[in-house]
Amino acid sequence: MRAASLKLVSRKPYHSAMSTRPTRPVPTHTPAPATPRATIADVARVAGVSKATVSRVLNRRTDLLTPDIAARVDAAIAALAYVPSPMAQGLKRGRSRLIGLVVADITNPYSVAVLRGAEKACQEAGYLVMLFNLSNESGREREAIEALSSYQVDGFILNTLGGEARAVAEATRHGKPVVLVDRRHPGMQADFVSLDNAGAVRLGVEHLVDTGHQQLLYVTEPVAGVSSREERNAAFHSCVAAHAPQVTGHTFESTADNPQALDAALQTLRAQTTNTPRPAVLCGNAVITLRVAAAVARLGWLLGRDVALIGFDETEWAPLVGPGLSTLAQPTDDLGRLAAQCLLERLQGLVMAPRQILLPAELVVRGSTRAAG
Amino acid sequence: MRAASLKLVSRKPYHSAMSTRPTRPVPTHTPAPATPRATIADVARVAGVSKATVSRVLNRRTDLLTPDIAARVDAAIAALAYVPSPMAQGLKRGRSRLIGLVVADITNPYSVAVLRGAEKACQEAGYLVMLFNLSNESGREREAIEALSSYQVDGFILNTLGGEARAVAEATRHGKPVVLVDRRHPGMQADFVSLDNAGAVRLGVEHLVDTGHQQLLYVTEPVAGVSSREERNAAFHSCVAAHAPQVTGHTFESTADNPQALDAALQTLRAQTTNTPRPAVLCGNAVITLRVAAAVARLGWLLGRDVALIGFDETEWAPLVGPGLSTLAQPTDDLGRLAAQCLLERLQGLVMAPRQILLPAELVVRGSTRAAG
DNA sequence: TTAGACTCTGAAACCGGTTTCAAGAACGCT
DNA sequence: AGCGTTCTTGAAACCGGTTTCAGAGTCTAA
Repeated sequence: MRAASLKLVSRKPYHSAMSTRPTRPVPTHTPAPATPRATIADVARVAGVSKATVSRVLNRRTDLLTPDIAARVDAAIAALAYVPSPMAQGLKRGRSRLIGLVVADITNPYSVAVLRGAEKACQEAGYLVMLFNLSNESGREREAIEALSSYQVDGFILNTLGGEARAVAEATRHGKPVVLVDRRHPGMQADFVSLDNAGAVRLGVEHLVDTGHQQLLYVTEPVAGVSSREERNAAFHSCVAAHAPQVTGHTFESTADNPQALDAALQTLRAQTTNTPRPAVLCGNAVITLRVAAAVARLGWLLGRDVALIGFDETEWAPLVGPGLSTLAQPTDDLGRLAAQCLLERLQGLVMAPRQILLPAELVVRGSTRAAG
Repeated sequence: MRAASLKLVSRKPYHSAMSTRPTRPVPTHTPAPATPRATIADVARVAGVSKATVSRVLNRRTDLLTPDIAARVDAAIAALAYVPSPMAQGLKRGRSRLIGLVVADITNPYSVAVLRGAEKACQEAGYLVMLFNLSNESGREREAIEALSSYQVDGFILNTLGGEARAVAEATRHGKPVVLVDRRHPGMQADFVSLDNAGAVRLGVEHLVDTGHQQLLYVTEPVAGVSSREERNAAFHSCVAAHAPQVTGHTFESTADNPQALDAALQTLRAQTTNTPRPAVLCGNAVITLRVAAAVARLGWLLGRDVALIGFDETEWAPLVGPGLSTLAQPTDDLGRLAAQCLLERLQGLVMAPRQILLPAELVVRGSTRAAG
């Protein structure tokens, strides 16, 4: 209460001796009053019963108990504001009511949306989420799974990079259920929840063709063995082939460190389409959508006039850029929720062969593809 | 030593009446091979030493140990791929190497950015993050803190709604350190990490005034006792007052369910500014930025021509909308990282009075405010 | 009245670690 | 050789719960 009045604004951008090196800071005498948490033994003592009895009350085995005793225990629990320790419970039971969630890149809105849906479903079922963000570093998959599994999480939801298959297989080794999101791992005994990539791409290509576009470019992050990227790319070419020879399509792999290459690819595309109505670009994911939109702005092009564009993933800003950006919307929230539900079902003891759940994308048409011709 | 040879895996998965609804799914025979995790006792047996010795090796007290024994234990650990259980460790030590992170709304990019920075710093220090998302339901603050604290988290990072102060005070009751992010709680003994709200708003207002704008509108979510909103709103009016009477400013509170009111407010603003160069709008946060940008699009206005606009929070799409959107960029990543570092310092035993760390915003000038006149 | 069945409760073992404490070995010293 | 130190190690208690198992009561039937 007292200290609240002093207001110090650290001008120095905060010097920390924190990380890695254990620089022993002055361990002053701790001033905290620190009420320690009540334990089951405290409750037992206050209620005048044994720990076993308290445990039975906690676990709703009241059918075995005298109402009088149960009431006394309940009163003691309330009086002490006792909450059982899930760690201690987990130690004996082998279950922790914890779910490990590995996310490829928390910067990616897709990952966040999945996270959101999954966290919500877990919370509703009384599970808490332990989060591990890979920051796109595929080498850390094993590390993530080991860290999580050391905490005895009851199950995993993995939105991994797909780099190291064995690291992921590790997760199942102790018999913990696993749900894969977005990225497939061939030999894995695990449920799989994802967008129907082929269907989504088909939706986009058909829309472009229907609106009169014939020169298509598919821009993607390096396909490099990532299952979802492979599926989308393959679907693109198979759809284009279905409309050959009028319609042609190419793939361009874009990397973050070389935006000029993307500009050049777009200019080449446009140069080749003197006779046909207009070039069209389909993006492979949200990151690419942003990158292409930026490139279009750099080139001074107008969406829908100089180039048609379909973005992957519906973003809040899609309606705001130029005449509006057409998108293939993923039901991200549902994906996360379903992933969690799959896992929770298995945690309840349900046993069945690994499932695949594919959700459809929805095409949201806006100005960037509307005015064909 | 004798009993160690028989290895019994409990087939029956222990029926608990635990979870809300006991939907008894068919508990088919589990097909998983399920290698149980090695325990410290296993390591001890393989190495031919006692549990205590293994524990000493784990805790790097090798100075107390014969090199020969230490080597044997290390070999056993490697052979069994043994990883100690933090739950069991936490039970005895009272520390869990877990950090509880409460986030007001994971849909909000600000929350996510903080989450990202904090998660990274925690990970680097060997802590794992337990996440609780409030989904903007302020009633759940207490629930969140209780759930997290029952898992014996070592500390809290709270980006709460600020609704129920007592619920937050609960977090400190057991002597666990707490860091508040973005939302202040008056009487709390806790570190506080936030944007320098007053400085940020001043930066925005001065820029608008410098570029010749005199009729200013500040759009915010309902201020309603939320500390950061109050600070920003107060700073707005105090900055405007410093330029009175040439410059005038009003506040408009926008709610999600009534976008028409925002449209009307903008039109009123513009109607009042026949004589002055151009009306200008300053947004109170990222959600508002989006809402105002959408309203401007609905009205058919062009940013920078019909209205000047400064968004709060730098977003990836700010350069793409119209002539580019000027923004007040928060160092969100740093905020999360600093919050985690504050906490980690205290976890190392450092004791000091609660700090306030305020980080400056950066003004990013783009087309929406550039062409004054 | 007593045997048997059934109900309710508590003592103690257990989960997987850490930590205390004491025993035993090795060593130095007179 | 005898004694006191120091060093290394293991047995056992402990953390906070759950679960087994056995014992104490109660009730019914012979």
